[in-house]
This record gives sequence, C-alpha cells and structure tokens, in this order.
Amino acid sequence: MSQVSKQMIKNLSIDCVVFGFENNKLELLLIKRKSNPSKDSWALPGGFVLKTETLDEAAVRILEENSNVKNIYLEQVHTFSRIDRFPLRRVISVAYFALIDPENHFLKPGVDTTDVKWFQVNEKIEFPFDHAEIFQRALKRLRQRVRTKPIGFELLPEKFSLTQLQNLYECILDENMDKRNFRKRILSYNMLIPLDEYQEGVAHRAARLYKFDSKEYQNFIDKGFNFQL
Amino acid sequence: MSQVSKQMIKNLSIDCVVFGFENNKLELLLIKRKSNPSKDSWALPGGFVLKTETLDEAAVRILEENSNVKNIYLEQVHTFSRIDRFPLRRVISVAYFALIDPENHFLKPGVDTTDVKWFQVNEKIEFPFDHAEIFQRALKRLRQRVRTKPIGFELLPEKFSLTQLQNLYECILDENMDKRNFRKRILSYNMLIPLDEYQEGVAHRAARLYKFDSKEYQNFIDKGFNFQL
DNA sequence: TCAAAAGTGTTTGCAATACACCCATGC
DNA sequence: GCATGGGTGTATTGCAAACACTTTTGA
Repeated sequence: MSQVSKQMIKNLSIDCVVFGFENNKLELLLIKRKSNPSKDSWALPGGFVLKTETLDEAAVRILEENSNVKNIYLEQVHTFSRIDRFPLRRVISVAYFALIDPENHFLKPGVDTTDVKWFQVNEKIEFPFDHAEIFQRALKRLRQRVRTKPIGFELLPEKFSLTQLQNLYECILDENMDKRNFRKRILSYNMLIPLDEYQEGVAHRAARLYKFDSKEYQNFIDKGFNFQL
Repeated sequence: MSQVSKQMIKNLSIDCVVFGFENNKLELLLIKRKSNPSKDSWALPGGFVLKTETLDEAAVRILEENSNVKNIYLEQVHTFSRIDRFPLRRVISVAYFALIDPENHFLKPGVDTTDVKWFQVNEKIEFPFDHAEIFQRALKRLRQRVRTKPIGFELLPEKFSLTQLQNLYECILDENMDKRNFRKRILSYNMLIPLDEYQEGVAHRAARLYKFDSKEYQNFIDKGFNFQL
C-alpha cells in the first residue's frame, strides 16, 4: 500500500461512467464505497492516476480494479475541477465513459469497494461528490454520440433484433421512434447482417436476429453519420 | 515567486488554443517562450493551475498573463497525459479553446514570454511538446462546432458582410461553399440583422453589412442546429 | 469601359416524415 | 381464437444542391 501510494498522483483521479443496456433499460454501473469520505454510498467507479500511466490507461485499470469490468473501450469526456468537489483535499478528476453489455461482464467488487451493481438510469440516484454532474455530462455525450456514430455493438448481445436496437436508441434519446422509418434508416447503412436465426420462446411472432458487420460499423465510426430521430 | 509557486499545482497545466480570423485567414495565437524547456520556440499559451482556482478560471488567468487577451470565453477541449509530454517532470495538461477577433485584443507578452503573435493556421508551425496534437484536437473541435452552433460573433468585427462570414466558414472547414445557398441558409436562421450600412473604399460594389441578433444567436447556441456545407 | 466582387431565384432530386394493416406464435 | 409484438410500402413534403447572370462601384 505504501508502495502503491508512492506512485499515485494524489490530486488527480478518474471517474468512470459505464453504461449498459438490459431489459430494455439503460443502466449505469455504480460501486459501493468501502471507506470514507462517503462510505457506503453508491458512486461512480474511480481512483487515482499513477505516475507511470496515461489517463486512458488509468481509466482502464481503475474500472477493472473497482468492478472487474475489463477489455472495454473508455473515452475521455471532461475534467472536473470544482475546488471542494472532494472533501479531504483538492482533487481534479477526469471523467471517462464507456458502453458495455452487462451480460458479458461478471461484476466483482474491488479493494475499496463493498459492492458493484447496475442501476437503471431513470431511477433517482443519490450521487456523492460531484458525481451527479459527471453523470449528466456523460449522458449528454452519449446522446450526442448516438446521433453521429453507430452505437449498439458494445451495448447489445452479439445477436439482436431490430426492436432491441430501436429500444436502445429510444432509451438513450428518451423519445419514441417510428418503427418503419427506424428500420429503413438503420438498414440503409448496410451495417447490419441479417441472420437465419430468430428469437425463441416468445409468445408472439419471433423476431429475426441481426449482427453488426464490424467492417461497416468501424467505417461509420470513422466517418460518422447523421442519425435523426 | 516562492509564494506563487507554493500555490501552484505543479503537475497540472493549461494550454490555450486561441483562434482568430483576420484577412480572410484563420489564425492561431502563439507565444514565444522565455525559458527552458523549449526556450524561444513558439508555443501555445499555457501555465500551471493554482490550488485556489478551477480549471476554467485558470485558463482565463493564464491566457491573460501570457498574452493580455482577456474577457473571453474559453471552453475545455481535452486533457493530455502522455507521460513524457513535458520533459522536466510528469505534467498533465488541460487544453482549452477560444475564438476571438484579433482586432479587439491588444497583445502583450507576459512574464515568461518574450513575444506574442498570430500565426496563420495553414502555414507549417513547429510546435514544441505535444502542442501539435493539442492544436489538432482543438481544430477538430472547432470544425465540429461550426456545424452545430453559430459561430462568428466572437471572431468577426461587430459589423461584417455575408462574404466575410462565408469566408470564415470556408476557412474553418477548408472547403468552398455556394454563395447563394450559403446566404439562403444563414439568413433563414434570422440570426443576422441587416444594417443600412455598406462597405467603404472598395473598388467594386460595396457589400451590405450585418450584425448578429444576439438574442437569436444565443438561442441557437443553446438549441444547436445542423449546418451542412 | 473595365475589373472585381455583390447580389439574386428557380429547378431538381433525395431524404425525412407520416401513416395502417397483415403475420406468426404461444397460450 | 386471441393477445402480443413482428414485419412491411407508399405518398407527401421540405430541404439541400446545382446552377448563371445582372448590378454596383472605383479606378
């Protein structure tokens, strides 16, 4: 521990806003803090940057240490610097955001964590510190992202129905979309590969499943597009 | 100086990417460094954050101290953290960007600065440290900004012609636009107030001058729009 | 009268929207 | 056979794009 703290940059931390999608709801990954300040409250996974790593590297490490979530892409959002944002001393925090499929990640509390859990984004969450602000900022980024880059690959299971994808968009943007127009648009990108597989065990006509064409998907990540409603 | 350095957060700095528009060219404000490292090279105005200020406050202070440019709006862009980005020790730097009208700001070198000057963005600039990367990131942000929010108020004189405004857009995006379509589009926002004033002393038909309707301008800043070509 | 930039409208095509009914499945 | 969600096509509208000539002014 003394060795670890020697390497830490004590005034610089990372907070991770990790979004998931499950049961047709947008979710957020939170950890329960083992120690003070704000012991026992549910907070964004976070920690201090080490002298030997970049911020991107720190974000990946910290998320894994807190929650066991690994091998994901984290993107820097904003750096928060309110003077009293952390009660013990001046700490500036760099926020990262990520999208993952909850099904694919086994959660395990880390060293300074007593629990890790998914929360629905639309339930009221009492955040400690300035985490409410950080979360809002990340959500805003997500909403902007969904309009300009394809999304879903990271949030959905490998095989999914168009309705699932539409639900994801509707959850993120918090608005309803026309089914026919949505399908027309999303299929026109040629980013989805229709499979010869269908939903099973549902009490209605089974939906066709699709997967992403990762080449085309990547292509649109690079080029961007303009997805309206 | 010892008092000042006591207050400094020595591992956290700000770098400012300040854009201007003059003679139909997009410009960048650089300072000439008085001391090592990279003494005498032209660099982004920067400095260290104080313990008593937020990042936004630091950016404003640092830009003024470096260049005398004041009373402007600076927006956070990204935080840079390459481990060897600063040669003397580990320093993380938060980049800010701003848009100003060069005519409205009298430049004056600051304490650690021997000179301040506008450079054209399309000339090759040899940046020290990771300033090339920071600059590129800010330019990208500017290009994205120009598509989604009105721009120009901060970069142009109070009264300007539509051609000037179009030139600004063309410089930022580095592409040519159709004059009629540009005018149609920009006027349709009802963001410009036509004046009963015209260019003077030009060897051709004098262009009508306009100014921004600051209420509508602000409205579009808040709502955003989608400006294509 | 010439050069140089200002100013102005119309047509065309594509893409966004709105909209309603039949289909397959499990119970 | 009914409830549940899956799946499909067309007509309309509005916006983006392409495009060329006349006007004004100073030199």
